[in-house]
Amino acid sequence: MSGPIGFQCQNHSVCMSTMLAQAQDHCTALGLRLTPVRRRTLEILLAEHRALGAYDVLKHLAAEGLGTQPPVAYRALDFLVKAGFAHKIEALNAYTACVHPGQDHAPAFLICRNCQSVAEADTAPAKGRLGDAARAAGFVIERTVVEATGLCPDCVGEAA
Amino acid sequence: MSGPIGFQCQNHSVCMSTMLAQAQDHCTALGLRLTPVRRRTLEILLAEHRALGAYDVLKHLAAEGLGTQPPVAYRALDFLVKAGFAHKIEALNAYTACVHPGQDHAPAFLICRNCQSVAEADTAPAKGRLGDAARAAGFVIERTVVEATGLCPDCVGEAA
DNA sequence: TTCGTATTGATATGTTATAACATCCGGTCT
DNA sequence: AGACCGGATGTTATAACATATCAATACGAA
Repeated sequence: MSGPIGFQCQNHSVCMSTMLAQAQDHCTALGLRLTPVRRRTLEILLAEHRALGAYDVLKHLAAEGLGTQPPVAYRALDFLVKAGFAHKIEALNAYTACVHPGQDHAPAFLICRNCQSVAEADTAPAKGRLGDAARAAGFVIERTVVEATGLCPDCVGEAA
Repeated sequence: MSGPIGFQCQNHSVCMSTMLAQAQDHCTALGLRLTPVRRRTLEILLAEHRALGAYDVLKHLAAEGLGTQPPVAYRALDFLVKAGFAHKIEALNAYTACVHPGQDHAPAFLICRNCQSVAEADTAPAKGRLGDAARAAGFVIERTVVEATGLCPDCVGEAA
């Protein structure tokens, strides 16, 4: 669906339906329920290659009569994150669809500060020097957040 | 204030006064002003080896008559972050004193989910695989956030 | 002193996130 | 069918985090 690390995907509607199907299969396999709100929330995230705030998602949902109150969006987003279909971008307090759901992975993000696009790389930070430092200290890592902010290829070009 | 790697400092009052002196020198050298609110805010952060929310800081400041409104705390924290004396922990929406101010560095944090202590490591993530991936994609990294959540040595022990 | 800028004071508001509790819906056990 | 149970939703309220704006003041440079 995309280049080396996820900026640009050539065929977005294919990418979306593939992801949705994968999510559906995964839920079926694990006995999870991809309810209308959850499914639509995932579609909303997939429709953009960027991070959306919970209230942005809520606006979309509200426009379609799927719920008007914050918990609606947060519950759906929490479900998607727990199920591995989406990630929270801490630096933005926003959410983005996962580009390879199902797999247990430690994602790293490249976030464009100009166009808000988000690319998901898959480096394993806990394996590098940070992991060494943690082990040396006796610290047990459970979760890592790796987020790089900067300019994506398109926006670097524009700036020139 | 305990255990290895940046968790500990054996002598906290020395550590605090050292840091404060460094901050003062750095400000003097650069023509920045370490005003009472800013200085006190730094002291408050240094007094704990953990991250404090802006409103936690504000409570301390308010108790000492240094300001009661949110902007007071946010301005002081922004100043400290910009000057390199503190960092924002994105995963917690909270702030912590920098353990080696002045130096330009790309910090990485180990955050205990049990006791909220924070250790600052100094790995350079943009130099590793993430940096390679970014370069390959044409993405220009300007800032990185690396935060690992888990259990610190003390709390790993307690859990057992 | 005068000017310009950084800082502070103060009010209001915007944004993100969760607590708490009622209700509904789908499955299962008897 | 009826009783029950658990997950999902609906709804209200509020907690927690953050900034815009504008007036007043302090500070250093010219």
